[in-house]
Amino acid sequence: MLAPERQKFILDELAKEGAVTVSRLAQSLGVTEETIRRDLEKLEKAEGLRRTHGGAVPIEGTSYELSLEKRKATNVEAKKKIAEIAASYVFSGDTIFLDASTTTFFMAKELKNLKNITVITNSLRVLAELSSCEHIKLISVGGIVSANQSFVGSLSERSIKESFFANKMFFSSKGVSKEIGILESNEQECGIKQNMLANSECKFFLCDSDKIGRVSFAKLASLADIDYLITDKVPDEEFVMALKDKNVQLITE
Amino acid sequence: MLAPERQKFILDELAKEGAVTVSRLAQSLGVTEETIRRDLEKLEKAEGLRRTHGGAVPIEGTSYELSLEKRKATNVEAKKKIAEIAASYVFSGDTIFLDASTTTFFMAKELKNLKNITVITNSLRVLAELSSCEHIKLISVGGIVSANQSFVGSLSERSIKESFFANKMFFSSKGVSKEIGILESNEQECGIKQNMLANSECKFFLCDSDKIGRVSFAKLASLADIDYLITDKVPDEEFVMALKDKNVQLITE
DNA sequence: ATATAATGCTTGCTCCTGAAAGACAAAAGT
DNA sequence: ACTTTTGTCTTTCAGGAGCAAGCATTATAT
Repeated sequence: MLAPERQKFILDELAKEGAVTVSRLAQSLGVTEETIRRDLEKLEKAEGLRRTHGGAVPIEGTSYELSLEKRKATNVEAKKKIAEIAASYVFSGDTIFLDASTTTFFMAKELKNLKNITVITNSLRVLAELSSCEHIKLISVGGIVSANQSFVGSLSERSIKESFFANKMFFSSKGVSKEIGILESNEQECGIKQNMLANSECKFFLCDSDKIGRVSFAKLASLADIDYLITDKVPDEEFVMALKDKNVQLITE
Repeated sequence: MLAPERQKFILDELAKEGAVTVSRLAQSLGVTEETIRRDLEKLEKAEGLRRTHGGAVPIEGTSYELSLEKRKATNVEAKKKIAEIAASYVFSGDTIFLDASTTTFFMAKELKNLKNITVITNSLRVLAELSSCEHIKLISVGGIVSANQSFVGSLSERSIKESFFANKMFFSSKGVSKEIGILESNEQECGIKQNMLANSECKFFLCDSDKIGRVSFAKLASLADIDYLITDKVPDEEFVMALKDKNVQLITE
């Protein structure tokens, strides 16, 4: 592999992941860490990135793609952790819904090595992530592509309602409160998720701790509608009680 | 093999793979590395590529996306030219179908700067390419994701048939013959394209010269069904006559 | 047949990569 | 707060792969 190829790969990885480590790059590219460091050195000089201990991060304020990612990328570590936990609840033979959220995108990465599963999604990013996996049956709802990189609109909703059923659903939202339930700020996404909920047996709500207690304007579902809530740390006691009361199982590990 | 042939091969390979090495080229072309280096030198002067140690990579800004997924595309230069011509037939206000082919993917890149157009496609790669364009209304058919990075299956066909209509359609196929018409090797893609054809007013068939005379097993449409055939160079006279006979307008520039 | 261009070959040189050793920084234990 | 430990970084060097240049050879054209 040629040096510029490698460097391009590094920039790609950086844009995709938000950060890269020397050791991981060395492993994925099959060269020594010294070579990676030299590449990073060059790229830093060319203003392509900023080096850090152990790896590199993007230059501040670069590609809009990144800023878009970054905007959504609050609480990334928590989301990755939740995604990992959620993925461990997917087994061979499952048919699952994934909505269009950052957390389910991370989850898709974790699912890549599973075999004999069917994934139905309205997320362009999940599709792109899983489309190369031969052993995963991947189904997309159609519809209008939103700014959110997802398919929305009446066609999407209708196709879910009429054509797709899953035994598990994994989704996220803007917020959740113990009084109101699960809240969303985007009506279109809300419609999609409601249709998915209606057609799935077992519902997993992926909710990083920042979102607990946060209220948004549209109600997506009530707590009683879901079966599991996966989050990154144990919420306050009142919230835990509310979950127990609504028969929602809390998963934090 | 003549020098210009070799150089065309090199550019093709470059576009296909994202990078080329001197040693591999020398082997595939059956010449020494010196000859390859001289070719690369010329091509670099002509701004066709950038040389590096051990090989060459594309000029910055071109086909960056290709390095991500290796494709088996052939005749890349011709396809890009055809894509460019095709894009010049799209105007503000149009609603167009794009199928899932390499040529329409290149075409999508050319469409990025247009405003007020609606694109309906079953190609994941076209979607990914255009999803960041705020000023393009982008619609996806749903369905099963095929190995071809496209949506296929009955759901796709039904959603096209029932929900989508366009004033122009741009598509490609595996081959075309003056006796039989337009041929496809993939039944699923074939079904999608036929449904798109049925729901569009003006049909543009994008056909690089390699495909003329090539026969495949499934008939997609007859020549009389299309309105325009866009290709990279004027075909042989018999084929041109056949087009004229079927009232198909030939576009080569 | 001769001139011109293209290709192949050889030589010395350059650049890239990987390995090793020491410097440095961050994290953890005392 | 200090030291230890661990991991990362820089520097240096050597081997090897790739390269430019000049010349010999072959192909092509006039």
